[in-house]
Amino acid sequence: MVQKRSGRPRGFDPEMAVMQAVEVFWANGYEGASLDDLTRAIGINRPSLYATFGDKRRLFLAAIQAYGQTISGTAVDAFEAAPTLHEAVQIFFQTALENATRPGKPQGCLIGSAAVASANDVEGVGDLIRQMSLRSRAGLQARFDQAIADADLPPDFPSERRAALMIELMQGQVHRARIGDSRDAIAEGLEDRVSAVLAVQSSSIQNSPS
Amino acid sequence: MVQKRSGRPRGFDPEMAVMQAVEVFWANGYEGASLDDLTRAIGINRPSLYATFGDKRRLFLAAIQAYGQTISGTAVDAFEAAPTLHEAVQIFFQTALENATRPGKPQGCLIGSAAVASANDVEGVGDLIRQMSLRSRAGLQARFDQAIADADLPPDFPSERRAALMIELMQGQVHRARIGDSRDAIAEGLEDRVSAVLAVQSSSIQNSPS
DNA sequence: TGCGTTTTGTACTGATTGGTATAGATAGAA
DNA sequence: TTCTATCTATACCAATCAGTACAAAACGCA
Repeated sequence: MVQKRSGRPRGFDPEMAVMQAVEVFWANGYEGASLDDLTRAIGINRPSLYATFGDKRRLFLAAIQAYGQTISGTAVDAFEAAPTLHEAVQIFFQTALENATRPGKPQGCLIGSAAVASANDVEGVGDLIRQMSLRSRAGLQARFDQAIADADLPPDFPSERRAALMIELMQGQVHRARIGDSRDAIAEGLEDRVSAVLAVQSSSIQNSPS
Repeated sequence: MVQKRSGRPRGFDPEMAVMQAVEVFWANGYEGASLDDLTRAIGINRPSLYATFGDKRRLFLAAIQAYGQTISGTAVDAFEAAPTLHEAVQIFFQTALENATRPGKPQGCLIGSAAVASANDVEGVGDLIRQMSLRSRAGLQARFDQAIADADLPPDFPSERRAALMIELMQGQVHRARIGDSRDAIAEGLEDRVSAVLAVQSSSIQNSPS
């Protein structure tokens, strides 16, 4: 039930405003995104932004959360929806790659570039992305653990390590996207990444000198 | 042969100055590092900085290069110096991890956070880190190719893909370091990373539903 | 000592930054 | 209509930003 308040109604949608802010922060980083950039992209003036979001810092935090739910979250969602574990890991990397290399959008990942760079400078950013990362990791690990219980993975499968590895590999992908590698070039490594996550035996080669 | 110029001698070492700048940019990013921060950390005044480095942007580019040579380059150096391929891959990840989690230093990687975030805003940064990344990749790949020639790796070993994967995994490590994961926690995944790089057979598990 | 040259320290510039005061505009409620 | 509450638009603020003018200082050289 939405309480209808009296007074002049807001002339914009706060959720859409945050998504516009996401793009600006994503492309330019926190300090690189000025309030002029933000208000111009959103299409509102400063007082509206301040009345709705508090200040630039809190808008940034809102943008990080919105990015996590609507963009980077799609990779985890696809992972959880996939029928088989192998497909799940595959679709996870594929979705993350598509998000990081979408034409017309900033390349890479808002969290992997902007948020991480300003984690020391902007209060709350470090805690927020730490918590988001842990939750993603836990989601991945849960399915691994379920697969172990279902005997789809061996009992000694290191689910926690592999969940962490999966996030690492995903961040490696988006790093390449950010520095300009093409979607196709990055996609060439997809099977290697999937194999790394699901490998069940130490398959490294002989330790002979090279 | 160093030409001894007349005039007042410079009161600081430009190389040490750049390394101080590295730490400031590393911790705070490009836009997050003000000239006051930089000159305070270096211990010089603005005109000295401008006379020596041109402007903030060129100091940043110099810092990125210095970081690549003196810090992130140590991982590639250790890789090339190791006696066996397996040890080489291992020491590469280990060195990169130590660099990214050194006590008293900024966590993570200057390139992985600061440079990547400002690649769109600061002219020359994108090109520079692209070129540095390609050179690192080529160095790794060269040893893989040599190992193939020496029959230490099978002839169909995908050296280019694995060199790229190695950089991705390294960036995944430093991402975790940046968001606060401890050195020990990240080190738990070391063998998984080494195995992923050197895996010679498709060792993914069965594609049964989970 | 005096001259030319280069660096250093102080103080400054115009521009831009994040943030706000204030007045007008637009809605529901009386 | 009138009152009150909320939002919007313009214009503004102090602070900070990157970059520089200028004079004093410290060298080599004569």
